[in-house]
Amino acid sequence: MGTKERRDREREALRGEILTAARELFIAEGYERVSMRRIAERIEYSPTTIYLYFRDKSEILFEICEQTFAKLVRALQRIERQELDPEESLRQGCRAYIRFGLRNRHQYRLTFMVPGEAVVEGSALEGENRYEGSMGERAFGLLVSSVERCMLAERFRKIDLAVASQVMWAGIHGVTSLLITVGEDDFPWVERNRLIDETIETLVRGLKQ
Amino acid sequence: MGTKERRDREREALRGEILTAARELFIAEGYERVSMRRIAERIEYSPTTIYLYFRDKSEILFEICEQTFAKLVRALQRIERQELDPEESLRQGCRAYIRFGLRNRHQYRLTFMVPGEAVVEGSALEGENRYEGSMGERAFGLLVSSVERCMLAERFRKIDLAVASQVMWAGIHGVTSLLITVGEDDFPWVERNRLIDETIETLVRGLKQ
DNA sequence: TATTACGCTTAACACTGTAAACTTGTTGAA
DNA sequence: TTCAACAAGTTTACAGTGTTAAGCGTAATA
Repeated sequence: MGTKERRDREREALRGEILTAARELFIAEGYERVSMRRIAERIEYSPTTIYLYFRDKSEILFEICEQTFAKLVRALQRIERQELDPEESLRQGCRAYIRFGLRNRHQYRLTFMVPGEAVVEGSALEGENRYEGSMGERAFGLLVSSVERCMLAERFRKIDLAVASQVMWAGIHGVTSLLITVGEDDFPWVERNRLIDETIETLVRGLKQ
Repeated sequence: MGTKERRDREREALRGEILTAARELFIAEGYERVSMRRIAERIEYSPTTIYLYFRDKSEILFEICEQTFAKLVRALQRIERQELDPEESLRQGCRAYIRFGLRNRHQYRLTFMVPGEAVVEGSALEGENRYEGSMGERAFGLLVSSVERCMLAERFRKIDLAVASQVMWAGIHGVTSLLITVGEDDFPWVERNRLIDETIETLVRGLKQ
């Protein structure tokens, strides 16, 4: 009979439409400034229809961020597969991470620059450990193994793997988030790529010897 | 006659009350979650009274942040006055900065982790370059001169002063902001002080040679 | 004492996210 | 063919937001 199948497809289709509409709006104007009513208007449904597909606003956001971070994971995996010199591989991974953050500033901001409670507060995702099993976790996992390869090749000084990875993350997150937050008009930045390269260079050198 | 003087004093007093009430609430619950009505309730005035003293909500925030960052500036000046070894002085300044950010997480977040437009959007401060002449600028200035002293003492490799300072800032901002955003429940952090020290160490080493 | 100015409040506007109740259309069984 | 069940979507409503405009009472001035 297949009527159930057709209905499921239709359901999935509308769900997808909501996600696309929301993503476009979020990217253009940022999560906080986009209302459920605006999303609904764009897909030509009533606002409450969205609640038949998502528990609340933050669930839409979460799903969009997961989709986006899946792209970062793929980019990092591509670099891993090239089997470059471990140090060079780490550098390239870092560059990819930063580039990713700057290209997807809204998603990056909402995943790593807003305290969990602030987005999720009172929402259905509350207390739900948004990290475990997420694309963010997988991306960090790839960073860890890249650092590990540097350590196995004896390129880095004797330092705990977890510590080194977290230092590395802090560093690249630092440039990324600062460049997202503080505009060129507000601060006399040096040339962007120079800052990025020199940050990566400093971090790698700092772990060396 | 002095009635004008008395009235000015009273005005200043109420303005101060608003600031204190707002600060306490912001620190306890975060800017976005505190409403003008709640601030008003606390000082036992009607919500609209606040608008006779501040242009809008974001102006209250701005003033509180300035007051807070003034404390950071003082802390950094205290370190500068100790005339330690330049490298050690830089390390201590970084530690002070990170500690400050973690102690004043809300103010730190709103100054450096939220894109200008997001807080200021449509507000009176729009397009008003919140950085120039701010306490944030002065704090960064102190970081620059600390890095400069390291370079004059020939401790650092040949690198542009602005670049080195911005790399340094990115690094310490990275730990600070990550620790603010990503809670211990969401991510398997290593021991906090170890991460902080090792980040500073890595950055300083990375600029050396 | 009459008038002006100040300080504050009330009422209202245009929004927000979301829950409950209701309508409509479709499906499968009696 | 009739009827009940179910699904999908809409209407209405609630409790809240930042902010503006108009009004009111009191205190200072002429």
